[in-house]
Amino acid sequence: MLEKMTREDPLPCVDDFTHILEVVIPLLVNQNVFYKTSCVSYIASFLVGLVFEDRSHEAYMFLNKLIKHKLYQPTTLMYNTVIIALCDNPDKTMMDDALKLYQEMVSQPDVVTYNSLVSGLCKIRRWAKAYFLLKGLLDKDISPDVETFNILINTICCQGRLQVAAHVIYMMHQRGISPNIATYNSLIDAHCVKGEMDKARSLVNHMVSNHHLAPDTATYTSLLNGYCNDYDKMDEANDYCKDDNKMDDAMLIYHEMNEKGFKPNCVTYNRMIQSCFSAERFEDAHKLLDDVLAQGQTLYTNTYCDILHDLLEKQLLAEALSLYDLLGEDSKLNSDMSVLEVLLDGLFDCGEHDFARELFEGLSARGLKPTPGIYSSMICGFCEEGLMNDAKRMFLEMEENHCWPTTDTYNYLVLVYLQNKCYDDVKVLLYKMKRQKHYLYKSTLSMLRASVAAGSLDVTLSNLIKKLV
DNA sequence: GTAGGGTTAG
Repeated sequence: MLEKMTREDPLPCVDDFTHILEVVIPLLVNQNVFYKTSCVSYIASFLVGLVFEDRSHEAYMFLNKLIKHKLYQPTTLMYNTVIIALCDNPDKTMMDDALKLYQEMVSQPDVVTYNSLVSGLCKIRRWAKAYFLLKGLLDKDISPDVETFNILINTICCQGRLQVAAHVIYMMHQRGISPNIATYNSLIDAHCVKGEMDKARSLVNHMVSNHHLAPDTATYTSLLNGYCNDYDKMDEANDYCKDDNKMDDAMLIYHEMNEKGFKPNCVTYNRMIQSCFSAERFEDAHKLLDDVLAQGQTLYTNTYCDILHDLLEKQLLAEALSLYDLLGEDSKLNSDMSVLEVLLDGLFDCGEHDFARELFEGLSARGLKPTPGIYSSMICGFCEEGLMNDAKRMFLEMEENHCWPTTDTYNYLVLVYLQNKCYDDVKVLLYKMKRQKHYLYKSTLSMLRASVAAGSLDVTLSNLIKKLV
């Protein structure tokens, strides 16, 4: 049987466990010393094999059977193998299995057992239980190691309690345990999230000079996010003049990490590019974008929409269009309806309704079918330019293409038609609304009632209006 | 000698 189990062979399935449990294990247990030793390694490697094949639950079942049938008293190593596997998977039931295993352990849990359980619990945010276990570790006089502290510090940092984290660092120091890069990264990240960039930078310096630890991708990523966040926050604070130095800092970090062979990930690239466009640092934005495209990646749709919206809102038409051209008309991004919607809205905002019309009319040639959102952008755009005939034509085309207007569009049109004294059109709209089971918003309703009261709308419409509430 | 360790942000 032992010979049969080579690394290349797949492990037996659950049904075959019976044979191993009832025949192989008792055989090994009852043999001489040599076989007893191989029994330990047999079970241990069997468990490792199951875990390696992503069959952690089976490993758990197997270990349980060994215990329940009193076939073999598992060692701490065996328990840890299974507990680690169960905790790695941030799944509630698996975590419960791990805890159950721990509670019923017949051997002494060690620091590995505790670290796995605590980190698993922190991942599913069961802080209280994690704390309780950590306390148990100290009570049982098991020495915590760097990893124990890292789990603790990371958890505390995620909650933003940096004072507490500093205290834990002190405790760590008292026990003669040196922080590693993961310890520092947790702290640096937490400061960056809070926008405390000076503190983050001084931690980086401290880490380099006192512990000879070099910043890694995670360190740089935290710094980049921190500077971009900092920059974006200024927008929320409605500062009339944004401080571009923040983006200078971000770009310096970016160059430094590039020199060391690190690259930001997709999320960070997107964020940086958006901040650069927002800071009107177009050269930097394009440099970053080229980098992303060279990696075979592209912008997130949401980021792209935000950038286009921002540029067009600032009337930076040329920049928006050069970005659109760079990504290519046939690209997936430029064929996305939410992108096109933003673009159309922006073009109208910039007074470029001919351009918007051209873009819209080119859609079918590109094999793209306008959505209700696209139509409503066109309709709103035309209305705002006072091009009522174009708006009405667009509305009809929308219906002909079986693209049904939303309640929003209907309400919007009713208001615009009222403002433009197109009373016959209002009447038609109201009938359509009733047929398609749409309703009137409060604001639309009061405008309609006012028009009826003023005599501009037929009193006979009152009944219909009532039904649309 | 045997195990784990570094998350996540659109």
